[in-house]
Amino acid sequence: MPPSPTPRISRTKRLTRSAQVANDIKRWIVQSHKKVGDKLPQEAALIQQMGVARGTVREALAALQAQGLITTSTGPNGGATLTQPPYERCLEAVSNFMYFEPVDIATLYALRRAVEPELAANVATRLSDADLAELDRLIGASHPAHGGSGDWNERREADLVFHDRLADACSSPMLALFCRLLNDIIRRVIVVRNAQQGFQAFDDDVFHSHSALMDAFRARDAERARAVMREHIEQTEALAMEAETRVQRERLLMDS
Amino acid sequence: MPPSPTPRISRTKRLTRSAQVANDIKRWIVQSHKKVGDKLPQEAALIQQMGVARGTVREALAALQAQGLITTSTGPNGGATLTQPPYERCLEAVSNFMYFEPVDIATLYALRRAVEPELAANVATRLSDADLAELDRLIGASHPAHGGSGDWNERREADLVFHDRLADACSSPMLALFCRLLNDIIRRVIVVRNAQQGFQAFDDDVFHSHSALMDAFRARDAERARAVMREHIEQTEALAMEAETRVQRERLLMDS
DNA sequence: ATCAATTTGTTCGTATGTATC
DNA sequence: CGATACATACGAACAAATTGA
Repeated sequence: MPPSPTPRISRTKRLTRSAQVANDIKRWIVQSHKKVGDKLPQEAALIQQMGVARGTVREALAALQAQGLITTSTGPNGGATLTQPPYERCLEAVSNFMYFEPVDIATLYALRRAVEPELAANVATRLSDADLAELDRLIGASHPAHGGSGDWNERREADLVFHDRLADACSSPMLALFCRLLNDIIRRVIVVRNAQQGFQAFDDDVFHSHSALMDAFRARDAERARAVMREHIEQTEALAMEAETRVQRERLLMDS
Repeated sequence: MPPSPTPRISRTKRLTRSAQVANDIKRWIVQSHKKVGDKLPQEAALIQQMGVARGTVREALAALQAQGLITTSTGPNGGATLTQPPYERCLEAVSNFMYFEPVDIATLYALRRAVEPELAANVATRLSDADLAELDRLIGASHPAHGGSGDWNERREADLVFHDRLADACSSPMLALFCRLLNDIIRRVIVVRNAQQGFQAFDDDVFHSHSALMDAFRARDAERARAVMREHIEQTEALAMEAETRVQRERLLMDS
């Protein structure tokens, strides 16, 4: 019998007990100023403190785990530990959201054209020597004449990883998040046909643009990096629109 | 006894049984080309098909429900129904992701400066007369001399809702998603002090810029709308940086 | 390195509430 | 009203994983 300990009216929406427990735990996290790595009370303690059954507590913890806020471990001194929610949770949420929505290539690239120059300007003064070396390696891997794979899709992947690495170096988590989301949506959704025949223009453009970007990065010139990136995305956009592309929505829901 | 119907080795990463069931259901959704409104098999059928316990199936369905992919209803012919995942799931995921990350106002506005002009250009040729009327109403509500509230926070909210309405009219779900996410993060995170004293410059700027936007919208001039919006965000950004603002991260975790 | 204690993970059973037809 | 079928909550037992003596 759920005795409803707080006789709230709650005529609009009834919150389940596990959801209440989950919110209480969240509130406890905020008010206790808990940080990543701190441990939550164990199941037994939560059962006592909240006065609910074990299944209810576990359901609440499962909700927090599904949001990526905690991980749990077994054994003595085990239990739930606060963690930084992984990027994959955001990607999953956005992928689910977009699955039933129409996706078109033009606006995806329009968005890239808006945010990627900002990313280039952000990282221009922040890239370490190791970062620059890794980017150089990826540039090579994206062109067949400079050590890249013979498979067009693998070269395309190296191109996208180049942009992912820039996002990794970004000082703004939100800007990095948007750029990575765009990269992954493009990765999952866009399929380019006729990849083999006569598409070396794509390889050449990527190689040339990325190399120009590296020059701006090494000069620590944020504004030049921004301009080069804008031009790069515009060219890529034009080539993508010109090629026979199609949207493959199915992959959005998978790989969770 | 877990009979493990598919004797997969899975040495790399052990997935919980409920997660496997959730993925199997997702795969079934994709392969069956299910659309919003279609019904999933009932619990009893899933228990039989998957060969797992009731609790496991319920946990898997709870995961899909947490992702907003299904809603469940009771009664005869009840069960799980496919739904369009709500925007709130994306906001929740991004909010959780950002909670432990540093948030600064400058880069949030830099992002707005990148995407909002794109939004303005997108909707310029799409706004209906009803949309334009609603936007006019919100412009009035955002200025104390044109019917707006005396409370500074309420006027600020009208300003943000104006931008939300533009996102609602956007033809690109991804662009709309980014703009709404930015609006909500700004809504939750940024607190402006000294709101009462001498900040009519903010009201005036918003009123003037939004009005200029409406002119461009009525003229169906996408490029002018883009330019006006860019200038608007830049001015707002400058005013926000000038004011005594601070970041209140706590609200990111709450209101789930 | 083995073994025992601890803690979470999984499954089952049961009862009751609740919405739908 | 009443039958159906899901929703929620509790309790118990056992399995699995981890830690530490």
